[in-house]
Amino acid sequence: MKCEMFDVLVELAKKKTRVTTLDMAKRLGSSQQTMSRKIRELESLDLIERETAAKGQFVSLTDEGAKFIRKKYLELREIVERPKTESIAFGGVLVSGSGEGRYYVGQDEYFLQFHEKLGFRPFLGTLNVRLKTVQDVKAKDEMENMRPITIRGFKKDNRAFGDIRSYPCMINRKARGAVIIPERTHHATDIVEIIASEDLRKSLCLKEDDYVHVEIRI
Amino acid sequence: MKCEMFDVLVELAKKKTRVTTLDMAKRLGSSQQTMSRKIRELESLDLIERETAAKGQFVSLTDEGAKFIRKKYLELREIVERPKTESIAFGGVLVSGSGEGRYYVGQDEYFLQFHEKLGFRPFLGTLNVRLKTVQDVKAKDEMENMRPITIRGFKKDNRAFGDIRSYPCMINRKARGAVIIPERTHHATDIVEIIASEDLRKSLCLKEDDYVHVEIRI
DNA sequence: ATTACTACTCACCGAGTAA
DNA sequence: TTTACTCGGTGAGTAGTAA
Repeated sequence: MKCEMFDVLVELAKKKTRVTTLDMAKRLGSSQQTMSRKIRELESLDLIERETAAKGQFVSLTDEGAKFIRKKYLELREIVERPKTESIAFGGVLVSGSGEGRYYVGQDEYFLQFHEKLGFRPFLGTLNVRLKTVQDVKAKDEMENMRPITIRGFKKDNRAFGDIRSYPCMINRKARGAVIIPERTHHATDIVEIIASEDLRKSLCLKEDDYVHVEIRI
Repeated sequence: MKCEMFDVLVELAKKKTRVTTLDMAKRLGSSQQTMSRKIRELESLDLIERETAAKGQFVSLTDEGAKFIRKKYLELREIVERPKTESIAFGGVLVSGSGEGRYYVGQDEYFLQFHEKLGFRPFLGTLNVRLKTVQDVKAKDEMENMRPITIRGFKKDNRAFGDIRSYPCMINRKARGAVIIPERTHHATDIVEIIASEDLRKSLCLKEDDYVHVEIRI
């Protein structure tokens, strides 16, 4: 990445005050002329104050310049010192699907990818969970901002099957499975579809309207 | 300052993973096309990994990208959390000057500026101190990296008098004065010249070869 | 809706050089 | 030495548009 304005500001802030354009150019891999211009630009932006002398120039940050650097620093701190492990969880009630899920999961092209990429052969049927609260929907949206395991779409019989995004998860803290979200979803945004290697209705003794808890594994 | 490459990387790092080029463009005040190109550039620099989907793209930092941000963060921390007050001090022995100092300080144009900018009317004579150790010379060089109070040069009688840099200081922890360094210095780099409102030789009872301590007020 | 290609303009870079 | 000007070549930004 080439020498950017901000790099120049930072380099000036590092050095106490006295700099030469040539020295700055060498440090930042640029030319003396460009440094001269960039330093003058920073001055016209009121980020630095300067006084040219016979041997170089005296540069100091203005309050605004210091504030600017501090702002960037806090921004980076936010990123670097961000807690690594957060867990995303939401829940809702079991609703009956249209049988569509079973149809899609049953497509060989999808099925094989589920096995390869998720590590299990899905049961031919999906669990449809309707989210009830805004917190739950928010958590689901946050999940969607994460990088999914993408199941590739395909064409067959003159029909297009789109990509499916999948997110490995725990259901009711007991069973492993995955939330799946078709790229061109037919569902309203408050319903999520879940697959697993087993028939979750049976193995977790779930029936219509029962509460289902979903936790995304990060 | 316009949108730079690093800003794009930081913005991508802030967002967890899912972004669109248009959204990024709005955030950073740029165009969708430029964002598209910049994100692809970051990918080709191996700073991010990405996967484009129908609705936007999933972007995540590579190890190298995270390392890059961390490096910048540490750089800024160094600046922002740098201790504010350091003191610069050095010392040497009193040597006799050539009377040159008296001549220069006596020039009205300089004299008036000393009074205005340093706050005292200098005694017509300078104290010449020869630095003995490399530490002392280093401390003096550090002083020269600070922003001086600049006494402007002038032309008179067909002669050019150059700028003089001055640094307010304490002499022997007792008297206030200033180190002065002519822009075109005649001295070797191990000699500093000091002025004060009084005759320091008298008021501090100094004689040839006596040790003189100089502390710069920051 | 999205990404990203092409074409075009404009601004930036830096060699040469003045002060 | 140093800063900073001019100016020609080039790289960056973006409108239009395809996919």
